[in-house]
Amino acid sequence: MTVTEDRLDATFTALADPTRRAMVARLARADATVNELAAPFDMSLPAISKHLKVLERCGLISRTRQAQFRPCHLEREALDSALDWIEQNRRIWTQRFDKLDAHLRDLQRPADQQEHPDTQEEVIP
Amino acid sequence: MTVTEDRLDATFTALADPTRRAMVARLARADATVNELAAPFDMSLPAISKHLKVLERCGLISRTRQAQFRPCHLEREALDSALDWIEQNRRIWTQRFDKLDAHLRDLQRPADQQEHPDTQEEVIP
DNA sequence: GACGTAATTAACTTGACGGCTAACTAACCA
DNA sequence: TGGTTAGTTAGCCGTCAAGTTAATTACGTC
Repeated sequence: MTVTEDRLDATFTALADPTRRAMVARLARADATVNELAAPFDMSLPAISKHLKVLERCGLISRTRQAQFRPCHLEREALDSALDWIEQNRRIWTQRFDKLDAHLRDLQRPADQQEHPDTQEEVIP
Repeated sequence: MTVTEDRLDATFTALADPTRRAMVARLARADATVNELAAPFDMSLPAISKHLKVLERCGLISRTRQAQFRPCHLEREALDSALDWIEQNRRIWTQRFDKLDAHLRDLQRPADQQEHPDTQEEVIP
């Protein structure tokens, strides 16, 4: 639980920076070396290196070694975890209003056709 | 562009904190007042107030006024923006490997059945 | 009007984050 | 061996985020 929590913390923190999001977007299309990733940015290489470390620590990317290059690779799992969290809570939110809608539709029908004509449901969202 | 960027920055930053994620999860189920939201946490009310301000500034929640209470309401849009960003990049990532798979399948077929028997596609992910 | 409750604002401390330069390691090349 | 390219580490600095306590605003009740 807390492990997952901390991982989510780190993942959302990583995604909160526009430089890192651009890196992720770049890596979604193809693996890239550090210098390739750095090219679009007006920023020192050490700064880039730090950003990559942030992405690596939360599992968003992995790095291998090919001669003097360290190609970066986007990993699916961490991205999925973040996606799942948002999706789940959005689903819960949506269901709440689906229920409300159903209730309102229910109220518009004649009483003898209503599914729960007597129950006082808590439907205020 | 930059507006959307900044909004995404703020949204992911908001979601990066476990206290705020818990608040969002709570608000997905039902609207709540500040004190209700504060209850689960061993934290001063001003700290809670600050967290809510962070959630409000990125549009994740809105607050109305009912007598001396300020009920908080989860808004769908900001949540969707974050979801969309991740989904899109995950899709791009996935397509890359789908193409690779298709290419590999293609290679296994006899040459005269292949779709692009001559082209040298760049398929290394 | 006085008091209690809901919530925010103000002022402050602490620690993490994002950037820099300088110095270093690692691999290739000639 | 010496030089070049790729990338990281170390150390510094300014800013901002997250928490605290104390004071303040806003509303309802007696």
